[in-house]
Amino acid sequence: MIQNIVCRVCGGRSTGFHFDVITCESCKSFFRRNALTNATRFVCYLGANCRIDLENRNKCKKCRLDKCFAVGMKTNLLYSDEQKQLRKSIIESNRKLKANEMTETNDESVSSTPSLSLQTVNDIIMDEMCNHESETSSDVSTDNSFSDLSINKNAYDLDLSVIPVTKPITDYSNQFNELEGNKLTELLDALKIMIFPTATSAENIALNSFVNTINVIIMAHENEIKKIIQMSKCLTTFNNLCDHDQLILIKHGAIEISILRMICNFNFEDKYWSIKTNDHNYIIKLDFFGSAPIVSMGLTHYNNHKRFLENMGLDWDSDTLIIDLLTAIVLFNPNRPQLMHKNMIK
Amino acid sequence: MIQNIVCRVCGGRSTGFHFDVITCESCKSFFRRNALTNATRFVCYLGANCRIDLENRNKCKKCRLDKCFAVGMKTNLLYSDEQKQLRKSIIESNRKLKANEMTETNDESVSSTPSLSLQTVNDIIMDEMCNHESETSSDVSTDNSFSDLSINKNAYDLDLSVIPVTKPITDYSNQFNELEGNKLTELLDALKIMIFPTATSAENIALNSFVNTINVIIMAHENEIKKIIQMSKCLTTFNNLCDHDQLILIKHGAIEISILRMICNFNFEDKYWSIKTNDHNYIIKLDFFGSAPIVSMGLTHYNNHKRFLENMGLDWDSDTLIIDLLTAIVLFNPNRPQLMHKNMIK
DNA sequence: GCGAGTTCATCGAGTTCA
DNA sequence: TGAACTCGATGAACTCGC
Ligand SMILES: [Zn+2]
Ligand SMILES: [Zn+2]
Ligand SMILES: [Zn+2]
Ligand SMILES: [Zn+2]
Repeated sequence: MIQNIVCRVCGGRSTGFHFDVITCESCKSFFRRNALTNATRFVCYLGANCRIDLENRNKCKKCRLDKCFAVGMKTNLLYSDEQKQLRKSIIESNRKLKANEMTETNDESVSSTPSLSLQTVNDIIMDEMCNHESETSSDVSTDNSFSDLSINKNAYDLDLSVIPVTKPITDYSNQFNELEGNKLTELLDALKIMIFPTATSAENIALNSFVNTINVIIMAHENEIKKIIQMSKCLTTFNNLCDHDQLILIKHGAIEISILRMICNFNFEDKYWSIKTNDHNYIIKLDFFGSAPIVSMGLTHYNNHKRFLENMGLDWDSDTLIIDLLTAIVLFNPNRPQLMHKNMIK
Repeated sequence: MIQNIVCRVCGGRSTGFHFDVITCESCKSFFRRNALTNATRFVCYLGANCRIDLENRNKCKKCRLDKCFAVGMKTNLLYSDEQKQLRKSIIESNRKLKANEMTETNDESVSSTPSLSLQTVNDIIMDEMCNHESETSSDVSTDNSFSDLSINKNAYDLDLSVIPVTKPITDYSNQFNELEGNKLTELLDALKIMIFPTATSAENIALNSFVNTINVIIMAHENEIKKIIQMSKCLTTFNNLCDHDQLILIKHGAIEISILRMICNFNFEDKYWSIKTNDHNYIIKLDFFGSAPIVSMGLTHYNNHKRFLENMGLDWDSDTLIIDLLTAIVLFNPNRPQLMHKNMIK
């Protein structure tokens, strides 16, 4: 019908429904700009009865706006300031994410373990959160001394107990039997996926807004978790687990590993992480986590993690092997709750 | 066509439509100046039939104005005095807005407290962060037992010490001398700016993604901080401070106050904040801050703040006066670092 | 794809000043 | 007087989450 083509306000060419009425672009913009702020301010100097058509729609704002309402345009479909603001920051977040997804693109995807394909990593994080909330059952907090000591403290403990063992075997060749050796080789190959890009000539970006900083951090962890999933799938030992156990291990381990491995990007001298993407190095200072907005989010692990970093700084002469082994140990933590088959690795 | 390039009045070079007719700049100005005021005053001494062209358009005003009307120029497109006035004030207020929100370039021109114009609140937050980083000088952490006990714990301490004093004066009228009474009235008036919208019929939104939740929190604090700045500027006590001290107080106090006042939106039964905007209630559970992604950001204040909330839940029978007074106390904290004139308030 | 918002070149009012 | 401005309003052509 002609009604579907013509603006119900001015008779111009319509471009679909706008605020619940078929209108043209200009009447849409006009309504968005004036419906809330100027509804009462316009005055008609011609008897409040002006005909509104393509030619004279701009002659009398009062009558144009009146006609907008008369044909049924609705102000409740306008975004509030808060909604605009929120939408803006969501778009901002997505921008950051996409900018960094360019690296991926590999892997034929599809196939196996649909439970681990995990659509967006966002959802993993959310899952993890929800899981954490339901602390009624015997789970993370109680099982694993998580509630007070935190992931980071936990990693710290692991670190101390493990280093004496791993240090002597830097020439990992024949101290294990053949099966173990193969698995170790496989592990180290798989972990190559996770190698951080080395220092590039990319420009350093000092993050200058709180929101941006948070987004970069989230983005970095999300990307890291994707890589962890990818890496895990390369391990036969991991693939041999049932789907359920794989999911459990990933869900509980991914974020911890991600945090752990961030140490590779930590500059111990000047105390900052350098998050490398294709074309930028984002600088995130350790102090960021001591700033007021973060304080407002509560939580008790800043100091523990700081201490962990300091200790690691001493022991860890950039030997990625240690980190790689810690990664595996965290991943295959047999104490994860709800694990069906508790099989030990290595 | 030539008609689109040539002034319909004098044949000069046109610059588009003016008062509904394609004319040159000079005929436009001529019409604006004379159409209303001099329409009847001009007289032609040459038969009222002068040819109007580029050369002789100034020879006879009467005939020029007549031609203007003849080609269709319309006086109703001239602004009335009222419209001019309106336009002026709109431009004026836009100027003020821009001066207040413009990026950097602070100071110069404008006038009063340019340092508090504070472009975007985002930057304030970042400033706050940066300031917090430079912990080398005697500042927040050491000055105020912030580093371990946190802002929130601090507020908690304040709370305990203050309530006994403030409780008895709920009828704040004549326990102070007049000056103090005036200041208190002024304070409470200013704080009205900060009243949270009361429960509306707006729909409740349960946030379903981590990023969205963070964004809502940031948005809420940003808006709150804007209001705090606005509120502070209404206080003569605050305005009497030098610009530098005003800035310091705001920088250190704004976020703390924002966090503090969030308690007004806290549901103590079900343990969630309800962030109200014009048309939505965003629900943020206390547990959110105990979730893994937040854990990954470190920091040691979740439990303290939780405890603070629990204690306040007991004492605070929704008496906003207490919160209001705490707001002032936090704002005028004399222990802020780098404060030039340490003057006590109240 | 739809329908929110966003962007930006352009228009046409008034304003300034030599 | 008129050339050269300022600036809000407009609307075609976008972006982007859902
Ligand atoms: Zn229309
Ligand atoms: Zn009208
Ligand atoms: Zn002319
Ligand atoms: Zn004449």
